[in-house]
Amino acid sequence: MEKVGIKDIAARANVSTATVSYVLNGTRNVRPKTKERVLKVIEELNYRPNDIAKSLKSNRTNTIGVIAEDVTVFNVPEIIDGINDYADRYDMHILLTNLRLQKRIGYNYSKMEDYRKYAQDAVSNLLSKQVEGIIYIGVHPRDLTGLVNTYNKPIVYTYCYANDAKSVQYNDEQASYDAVNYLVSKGHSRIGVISGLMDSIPSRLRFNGYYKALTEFQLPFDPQFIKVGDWGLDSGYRLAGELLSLADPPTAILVMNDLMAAGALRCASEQGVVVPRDLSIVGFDNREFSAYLSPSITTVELPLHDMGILAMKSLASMISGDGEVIDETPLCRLIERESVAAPRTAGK
Amino acid sequence: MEKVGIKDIAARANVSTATVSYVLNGTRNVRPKTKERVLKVIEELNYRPNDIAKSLKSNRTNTIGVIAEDVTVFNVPEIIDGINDYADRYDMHILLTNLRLQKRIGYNYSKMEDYRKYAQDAVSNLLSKQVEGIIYIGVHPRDLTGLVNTYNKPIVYTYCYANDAKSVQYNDEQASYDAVNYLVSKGHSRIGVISGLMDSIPSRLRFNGYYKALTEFQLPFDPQFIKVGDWGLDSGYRLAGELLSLADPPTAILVMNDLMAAGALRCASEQGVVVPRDLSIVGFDNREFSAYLSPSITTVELPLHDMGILAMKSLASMISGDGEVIDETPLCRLIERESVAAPRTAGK
DNA sequence: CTGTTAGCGCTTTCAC
DNA sequence: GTGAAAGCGCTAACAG
Repeated sequence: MEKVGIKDIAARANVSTATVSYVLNGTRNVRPKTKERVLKVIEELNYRPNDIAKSLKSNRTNTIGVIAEDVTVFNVPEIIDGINDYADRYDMHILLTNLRLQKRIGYNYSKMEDYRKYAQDAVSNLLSKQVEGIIYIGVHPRDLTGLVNTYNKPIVYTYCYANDAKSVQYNDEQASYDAVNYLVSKGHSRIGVISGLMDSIPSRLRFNGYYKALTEFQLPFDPQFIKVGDWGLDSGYRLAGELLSLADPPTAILVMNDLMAAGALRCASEQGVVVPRDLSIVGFDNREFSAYLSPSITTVELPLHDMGILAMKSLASMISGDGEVIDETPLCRLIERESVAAPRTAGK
Repeated sequence: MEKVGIKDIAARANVSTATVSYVLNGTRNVRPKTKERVLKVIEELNYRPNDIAKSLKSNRTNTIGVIAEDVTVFNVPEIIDGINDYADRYDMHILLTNLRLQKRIGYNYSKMEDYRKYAQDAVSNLLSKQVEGIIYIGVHPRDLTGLVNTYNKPIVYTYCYANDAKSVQYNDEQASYDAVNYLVSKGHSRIGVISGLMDSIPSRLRFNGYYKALTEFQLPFDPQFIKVGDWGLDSGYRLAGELLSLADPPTAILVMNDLMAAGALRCASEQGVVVPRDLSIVGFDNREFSAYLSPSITTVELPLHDMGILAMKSLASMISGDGEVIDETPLCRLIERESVAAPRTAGK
């Protein structure tokens, strides 16, 4: 009873293997009577097609490779979920490679050459497995041009990019602009910013959005209001302290991630500055904890699920060669929670 | 230059395809000179082996299927990471199926029949793809006996189980016992518990551990100290309130997840009960936010990575048929943070 | 409407 | 040390 193949079905049903194949795939009309007989035997013998053989012949695997730099990094699972969301609808399968970047080399960029090797190996393995395309999910937005060679197989990057390939990003500048806009709508005009490291693309983009909004709403631009953190909670704590100790401190702070926002919150709390009454705070990322702090943090949620969907959609169209170009840049969404209110001394 | 195969290499190097195969796999000795020539041509033509063809012939895919009920559920990515950790070392590849349970049917158990269909389809697809085994990752520990039929392919369950198959679990009872032990070592004797829903296996196991520790240390067992929550933050808040309003309230509470612990924390804070001075709290899960609350929560971390490793290890040994039986039940680890201290009125 | 058959790209036995 | 050739389980001409 082991390993029943199309041939066994054919023999038992007194038809040719071709006919079995036809009823299996509906590739051609088969007399109902014959079809029924074949189906019955398939049932009896509990036959399951062998996709490997099928793939060898048809040159299609319906499988794509997904390379995740690190599946345990907070934003990554939701992107994968988006990829699945789209892939499921088209019966595409996913061969997952987890580079385990964080655990293998941490943030030690001197090991970057090792890393390139891992990445290229992953691509090569996937290619050997005949994937029809690859999606590469980074751990944060940065330029990965030249990291790997896919030998003309389509690849799309997301949550990172490469200049010589398709990538799916989200609109960071707009998100920041919208956040400031929201603060302005609440009556704020003295708006500080705690940025992430300045060599980071999101930091730059978010700063652009902040600056653009300031300009557009004709708000005062005070260099003292601009603080550069390192994404860590402690830096948010420290920089919020600096902001608060200004002679004329901001009434609101745009903080470029929830971790630093949590630090800012803690600092405010310790200084007796009550959020949001005395100070409004907006974070970024919608990290899980941002909903559980007191006050909960109003924050910008990244469109991760959509990025996954779009990455898969782009890849699918590249694979099918239908020429359709997916060119959306999904928007972030502001999650209103408790850390923002009108400034105490409203108006300007 | 497209699609170079073993045949092209053979022709260009003036050898047979067999020889090419031999140098590729080191299956047989080849004269160094010949070998070198073949290797050179492989390089020149930039040949990449086709694993599909290889698999068809060899009947091995080096691929296992991983079915995750939901990759976005907080504990799941780390389990996957563990699977990768082990799989990488043995050059095993992973075909990932994400059932998207949460998003598809939520907690609507009336749709359970639909769910079984999804699960069985996932298994069938994976089987067609000729995976050598399957790892099934649940979203929480529960009995899944009879959910799917793998037609004798090995399957191992983790973060859930089935009575008729191998599963990798962690030691919940011990974790709870250890947590109480820890509280006792700090001087507590009046220890309350806020449990999760009582139809949940972890709730039962953790309660067992709690009860066992109480018994063993001859601590008072007061039914009033036992509260049953629903895993949500609000229930933790409410039940901590009930505990605190007792005539003689506990000095420490074992809370069966971090979410309810966060609720308990909030309740204490609002009542002016300062944690950990007036009340110690231990949570479960080591959720991300538990480190960022003030005070941060001392909590029990689940050995998710190990579970992934062990699941993969078990599956690998089932596949190889080496008869080795992996029978470890990894332990949880208590993460000491700020929410526990000696009781104010130390001693008994 | 159905059957025969030539491969898909590789591994491996058997022969030299 | 090397080559010829038989398949692995399927699909899709091509021929009836």
